[in-house]
Amino acid sequence: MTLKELAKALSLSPTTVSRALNGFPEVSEATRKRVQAAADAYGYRPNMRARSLATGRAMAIGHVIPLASEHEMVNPVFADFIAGAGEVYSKSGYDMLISIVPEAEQERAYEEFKHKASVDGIIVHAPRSGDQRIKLLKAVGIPFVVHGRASKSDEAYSWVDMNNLRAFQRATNFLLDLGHRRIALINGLEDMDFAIRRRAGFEAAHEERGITHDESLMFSGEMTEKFGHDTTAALLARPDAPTAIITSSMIPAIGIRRAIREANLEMGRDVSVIIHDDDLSYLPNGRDDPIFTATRSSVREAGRRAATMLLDIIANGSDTPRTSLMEAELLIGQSTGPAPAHARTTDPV
Amino acid sequence: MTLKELAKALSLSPTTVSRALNGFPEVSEATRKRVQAAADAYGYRPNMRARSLATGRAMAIGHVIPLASEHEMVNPVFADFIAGAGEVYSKSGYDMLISIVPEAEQERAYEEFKHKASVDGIIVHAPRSGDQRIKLLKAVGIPFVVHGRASKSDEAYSWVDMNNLRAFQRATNFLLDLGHRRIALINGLEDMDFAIRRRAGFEAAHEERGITHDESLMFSGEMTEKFGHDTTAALLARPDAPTAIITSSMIPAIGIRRAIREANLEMGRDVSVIIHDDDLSYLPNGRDDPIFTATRSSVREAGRRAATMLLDIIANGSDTPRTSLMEAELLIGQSTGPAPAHARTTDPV
DNA sequence: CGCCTGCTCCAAACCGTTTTGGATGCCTGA
DNA sequence: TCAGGCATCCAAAACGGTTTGGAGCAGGCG
Repeated sequence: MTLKELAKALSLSPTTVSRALNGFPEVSEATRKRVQAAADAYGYRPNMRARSLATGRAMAIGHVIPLASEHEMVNPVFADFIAGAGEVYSKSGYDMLISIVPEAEQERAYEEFKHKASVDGIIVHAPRSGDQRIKLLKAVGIPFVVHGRASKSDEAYSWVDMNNLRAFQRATNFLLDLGHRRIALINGLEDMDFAIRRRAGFEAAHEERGITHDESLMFSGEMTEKFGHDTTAALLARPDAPTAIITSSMIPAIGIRRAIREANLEMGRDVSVIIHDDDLSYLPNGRDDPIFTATRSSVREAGRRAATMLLDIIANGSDTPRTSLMEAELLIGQSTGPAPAHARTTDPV
Repeated sequence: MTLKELAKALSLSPTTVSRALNGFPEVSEATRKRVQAAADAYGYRPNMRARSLATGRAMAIGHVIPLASEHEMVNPVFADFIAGAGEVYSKSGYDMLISIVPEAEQERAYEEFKHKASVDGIIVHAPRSGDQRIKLLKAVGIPFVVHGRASKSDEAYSWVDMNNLRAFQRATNFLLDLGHRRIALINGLEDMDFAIRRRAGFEAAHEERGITHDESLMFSGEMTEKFGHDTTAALLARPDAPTAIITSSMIPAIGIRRAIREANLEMGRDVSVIIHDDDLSYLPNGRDDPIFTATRSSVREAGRRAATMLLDIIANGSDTPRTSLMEAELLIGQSTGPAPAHARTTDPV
């Protein structure tokens, strides 16, 4: 059933039917109702491609998610972020177009999106420190919102981000308050912007109190269970083992917990662990009593916000870049406790 | 730069330019080269919406992934499945359209896909036992491939699935061979087709040997870490605790491991654990020496196969439904071992 | 009465491609 | 010489909507 057929069935012109269905004022309320009723009866749905061609709006948002070519790793937070964004899109009648593109072909992907006119806007995932994509997208001239920030970029652009620095600063302070002095950081890959900021927060907390942080306690790698486990196992074998560990996500934390148990130590008593929890739906940290003490910020909520922001930019034009900084909450779980006495005494506070 | 402009710049008709670019024989090799060169120089890319409208093909595949409304759970395997499918699409110039739809609105989503003409085919995720979507999609008349199967459906349709029954049968047999007689099954939600088949495999292995399986050792729930942990903790507290556990995924297995440790038992010695491993990129079980003994089947590979199959159906018409059954490999890790002696002696073999 | 305004509606152009159905000119063979 | 065939190109009609620029008609006002 096309609009023309519907018009013929109603003995009306396509113009009138189109206006009636799209709520323009130039059509009487009586005929509008008649048209609407007929449309419902016939189950008429406008062909999006035709409409897009006529209006110039694609009614779709593109997500290009980078595939780190070496390890073929798909970032586990994408699923939840996209679920959040998807909620918003479907409420506004937008579609979500996803391309999974190897790091090297990203540029081409954005230009194709633009030229093929298949999307009205783009969400940029996983920005690196001096990400060149932002410059590219500005040049291409397509509305976009970045999930995260690109530290070294001097361009102005719209973003939604979690306050990574503040979260890790608070987490570190929490441990310092508990008397811990040797704290390890098991961070994500530090070419990612978020990892850089987290490290900065970790260092800032130390500096605030004039405590020098030990560079040999800071690690960066892909956030797998194995990375958490192996790093922790090595740490605990050292004579100067840390009494606390901060890590970037639930997944390495599981490995950390395993290594602690294997060393016959108890998490929360012998070694404190604090994580950042993206509140992933399939890896819950426990709502009521969290397993891990954690800084929590829902990545799904970030998806909602980024989508809302982008749709708003598309609708109202982007006079000036918008930004949204989400604060993480600190949840006290069972994985942290005061620094063991022996550690405190041997430490020159 | 539109095709018309390009044609004008070349002093050719749009027809000729279109034919030249699309490799039709009615254009001389000389002009074809000239057109191609100009297209490259101007960076011309055809507008997909216009092309779609003219050809009737959307060059896009729809994935509608159900959102279990109650818990807002996003199945963690989607990310990897979609990564696999995405690889195939981008090679063939297809886009991937994703809608995340609450269980209740699935029907509407499919019909919209069809009527809005925004996709050429659909991948159906997470089929339930008597899934009504298959009938619906056949009625709508849109090519589709199911990831998994719908057990009770008598319709014929195309699918890609892992041999869930066989995998769990083998896993169970492996444990039975090791002397285990009380084996627990910590399964996914048993309205999902895959969970039903896994249970069937578990039961079949027992029946083969005339061993009655204890219904009180079989559990079904959402596959979270907590579910694995709590179920195992309760099991191990029983006087007739099982000596082995089979579970559906890496995530509950992590909880199982935690509960075993908390009971001061050792995994692989006191309690054997065997999992199904979807080979998720962000939750690797270890390539060379797996942590868990596991039946492994890459869900990313399943994504590739489903996408390839669907594109083939779209291109060559679906005379008869295609199917592809993937066998899981059994990898021996550190989480299994012979049944403890005390268990073996008390058990009437 | 004539003119203007406002309310409804419509014919036709347009969006950027593909595709149909020729048109043109050249070459070949009878 | 002329019909027929072939190679090459093009004008115009799709595809299914939206949008522009009126047209027709009624009522209000001077």
